[in-house]
Amino acid sequence: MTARQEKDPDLQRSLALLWAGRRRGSRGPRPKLSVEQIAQAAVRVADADGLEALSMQRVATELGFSTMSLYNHVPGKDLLLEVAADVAAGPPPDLAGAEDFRQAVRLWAGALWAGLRSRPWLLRVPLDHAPAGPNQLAWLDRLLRPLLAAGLVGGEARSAALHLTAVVRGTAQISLSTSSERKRADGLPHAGLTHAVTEFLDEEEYPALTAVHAAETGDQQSPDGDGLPFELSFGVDRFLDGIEGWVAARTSSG
Amino acid sequence: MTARQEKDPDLQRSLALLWAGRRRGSRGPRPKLSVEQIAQAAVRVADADGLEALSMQRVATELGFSTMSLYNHVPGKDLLLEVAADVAAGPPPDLAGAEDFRQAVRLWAGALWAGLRSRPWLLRVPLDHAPAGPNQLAWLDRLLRPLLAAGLVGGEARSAALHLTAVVRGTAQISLSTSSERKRADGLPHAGLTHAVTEFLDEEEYPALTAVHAAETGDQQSPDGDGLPFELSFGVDRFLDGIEGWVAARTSSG
DNA sequence: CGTTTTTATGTATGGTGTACGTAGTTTCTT
DNA sequence: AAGAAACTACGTACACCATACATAAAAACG
Repeated sequence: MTARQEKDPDLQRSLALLWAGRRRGSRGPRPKLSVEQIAQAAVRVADADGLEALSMQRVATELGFSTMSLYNHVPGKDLLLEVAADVAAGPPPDLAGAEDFRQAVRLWAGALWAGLRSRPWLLRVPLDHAPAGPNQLAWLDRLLRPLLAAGLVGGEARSAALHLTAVVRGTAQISLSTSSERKRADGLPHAGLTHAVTEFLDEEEYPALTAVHAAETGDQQSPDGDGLPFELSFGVDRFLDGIEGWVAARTSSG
Repeated sequence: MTARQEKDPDLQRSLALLWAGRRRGSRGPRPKLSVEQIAQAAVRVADADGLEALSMQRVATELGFSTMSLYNHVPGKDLLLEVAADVAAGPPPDLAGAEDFRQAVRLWAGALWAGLRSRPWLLRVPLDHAPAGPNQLAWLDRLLRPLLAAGLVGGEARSAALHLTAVVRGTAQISLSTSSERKRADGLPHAGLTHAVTEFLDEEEYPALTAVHAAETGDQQSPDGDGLPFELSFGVDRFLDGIEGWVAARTSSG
């Protein structure tokens, strides 16, 4: 991975090509590979052996082609990763059946959580700009709908959506471990914070930490059946409380 | 970077060594290198040229030693990265002067935001377990204090701390771009969500997105002077609203 | 038909992390 | 004092990585 050139127009055009699907000039031989095939193969590799196993060579052999042929369809590994991540994200959940905006948001968060749980390598994909793929944007759109419906205005809804995305991803990032967890008993969510270094905890230097550590992780599931673990559910619920209060205050005062 | 061995006890012991500082058996020649020197050199490299420039060879030449000599003090690049990240995190801010828990949390978030802004490569360090370094734990401890003081119990405080950490990091991750931003005009916060692909936005498929996109990013700073940008400040404030309501409800009812 | 464009392949370059062997240095044991 | 043992730094070597570039074949156009 050499230094990225990636002036912004460059990347923009590349992404555009990957959206529209790169119309071909119909002169040369018919391509036997496509961006979609390559991206799907990349997803297969990452699903099977993790992000660190995802190399150009590996994807190429997965498809039975030479390594360099990939570069006829994809400008480089970085872009391939973005496309693969978007493909792996898949379509967002349908929240039309939700009763209120709270449940819609919770369902959305639960779906994202489940997705990240089943594909932890998505958390390792380095993201260096706002979501740009069709699926990522669809997820964002589905989240914005209930937020707008709840009464948030544009900037607030955008901020809230960013907030929620960050919370789910961040919580998943340290709750679901991606590399070592697979080797251990698999599944169980790794006790939130700080189990390994407990013995070093100097009570004088980390009083709050030691106090909190005493409280055992209850491993409670959320009361509603949307699959949110407690660590995530509590924060999301408090946040939604705050959103509700905010719009209530505005609608009552003016 | 080959596959990681890292059974959990392994990593635990490695981390332990790096905490305690690896007592030497006093048999061989006195070492001229130390973990601290190496970590600081790594931080220097990352500060200067970004995470992708941080290689063992680069760190070694930075120190005027051979590449392989590093491995006498550090078991591998992954651990070096963790140590470097902890060193780069530095000590947490002192929140003793804050008036209430809200201001304390805001100050904390602002300090973290500023730190990530000045060292964006920290956002690229792959984190695969809970914070474990002394500085990281200190940051966590400082955040837990006001949360506990506000009236949260152990599990809630832990969840809230995780929530806030995730929010700041996640928001920074897509607001501060790390690789391409340095080349562009530098500084200005990249318009939150989705500027590049606006032309592809099909109104039928992304109605909420297009609606939100119309609302221009006001680029407002937060009202309080703690350096939080609006996108982050709004969410944090709503979250704190929710926390306040939560403890208020508990103290009044039980 | 030849020209032109596009695809797939092969080769080559400069980078990566790190396993391993060697030499030299210091301290502990005898 | 002499030897053994432990430890550090170094050099070499290997496997792998992304990708620049040249080559050859294939399809469509003039």
